[in-house]
Parts: sequence; C-alpha cells; structure tokens
Amino acid sequence: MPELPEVETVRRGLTNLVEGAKIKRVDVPYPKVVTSDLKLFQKDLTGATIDRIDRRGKYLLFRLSNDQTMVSHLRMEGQYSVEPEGAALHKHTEVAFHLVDDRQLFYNDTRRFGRMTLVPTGKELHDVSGLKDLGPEPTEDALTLDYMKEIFHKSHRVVKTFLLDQSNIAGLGNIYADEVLWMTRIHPETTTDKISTRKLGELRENIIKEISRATEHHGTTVHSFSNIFGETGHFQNELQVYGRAKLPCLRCGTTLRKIKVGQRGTTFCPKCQIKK
DNA sequence: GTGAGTGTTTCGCT
DNA sequence: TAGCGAAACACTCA
Repeated sequence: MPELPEVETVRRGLTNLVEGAKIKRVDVPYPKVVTSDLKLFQKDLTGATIDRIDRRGKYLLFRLSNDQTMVSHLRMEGQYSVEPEGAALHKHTEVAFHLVDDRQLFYNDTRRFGRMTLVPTGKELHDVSGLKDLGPEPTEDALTLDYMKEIFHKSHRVVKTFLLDQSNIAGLGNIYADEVLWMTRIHPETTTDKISTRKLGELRENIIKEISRATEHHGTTVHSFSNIFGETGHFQNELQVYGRAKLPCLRCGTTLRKIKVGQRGTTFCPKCQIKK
C-alpha cells in the first residue's frame, strides 16, 4: 500500500525510535528480501549505527555510520516494528535487526514483495535500479510546471499510467493518482499530450497539495498498513474517489465508475472527468 | 472450495 | 526506444 505519504510517515516514526541506535546482529529468516550479497549485508550492518533515515520517493534510505546505506522499499505491505529483545518473530518477519540497547527492529512483509539492499553511501543512485530513474519529488520546488509540460507533452501515454510511472514523478501510487485526476477533472484514459498547459498547472497544484495533506494525516490505510507505532493513518476519510465505486460523486452526484487502466483498478466520475 | 482482486516495481517482449 | 503486460507472493472477500 505505501505511497509517498505512508513511507514518509514510516520514516518519521523510525527516526524517532531508532536514529542513533547501534546494530548488534542481523537475522534474515527470509533471505530473498535482501538483493545484495547476504553475507556482506549481515557483516556490514553488524556494529553499524543508524545515523539518519532519509527518503526518496517511496524508498527509505538508512544512513549508517560505516558509509553504507541500506535502501529499503516496502512495496505492497512491508512494515517495520520495534520490539523488546527476545520478542518472538511475527509470522511474516523477514529481517530482525538486534540492537545493542536490547530492542529489535523487525521488517515484516506478509506479501513478501518488499526488498532491501546495502550499497556504499553515495553509490545508491548508481547501484539501485528504480532509485536512479526516479522523477522529482512532488513538491513546490522540485516539480516545476516547465518540467510537467515537457514530460507530458512529449509522451502519448494514458495519464493514469503515466502518473504511476515513478520516473516521471516520484511517490504517486494508485490511490493518489485517482484522487488528483478527479480533483483536476481529467479522465484517467486521457493521453498526456492532450492535456492543456492550464490543466497541467492545476494537476501540478493538486498533486503537491494532496501529497502534502495526506502526509499531515499520516497517510491512508486501506488494508494492512500501519506506521511504526502500530497506528493507522486516517487519510482514507479524506478520499474523494478511491474505494467509492458505485457511490455518488461528491461533486456532481453521478455514480462513480470503476474500470481497469493499465491493469490497475481506477475509479472516476464519468460526468466530471470527460475524455478529450 | 474456487476464483478474483489487492497498495508496487521490474523485466522481457514487441 | 517507448510502452505494455505479466510476474513476484500471500491474503481477503464474494
């Protein structure tokens, strides 16, 4: 589930709980989660201190004292939890970081899609595919209208799919893509080069505003997502279209429709969002 | 019990 | 090269 606001919420929680903590030992009950060399992963993390936790798009970057960075992507259902030393592994714990202060940091992932890798700090952009091709963060400064015009108008892709492509804009997922298209009154199957510059300006504003609002609300909880404190976000109460198929549009009352766009469930209003 | 659907990314094919 | 569809896996719901 995690999109940018959820990952940012996790980052803040982890920063509060484990920034400055030193790692004593690393157990990896599900070795497939680590895509770099497993032996080196365990060896290099042992004795390292977590100096800081950064985020880029939906990726978490654990900056370690030994000039290594652990890159972690939660994919669908990855979660971190902090437990006292000795606490039993969860059913889906894939990695257990034992800390010297008698706590342990678990990485749990029921669907086993999440991945982590250890790379030298500074090399992560080069070594981690996906991270190196990431588009700008959806912020006022990074996501300029000039950039939007350039990428949207030179492509002929369907806008919903285009927004989900992290190399265009980092951090949008299925939920917020549906939300911002509804807010901007753009049909999800509109091709990107057909969207006027004026509309792109509105879309840009809505993306920045929506991601920022969702982050303030600690993200959206659809199924199993919870933040590091085991709390759930409450932005789902703010969603206008996602998960509301067959219910009336909150703007015009028309029944919202659900279709597939590029394999992804997509909810929209057939009256407000007309295809051009 | 069975089949469809689920938040993300990568990879291979055209 | 750009774009599309399938695959990775486990669980829930109809």
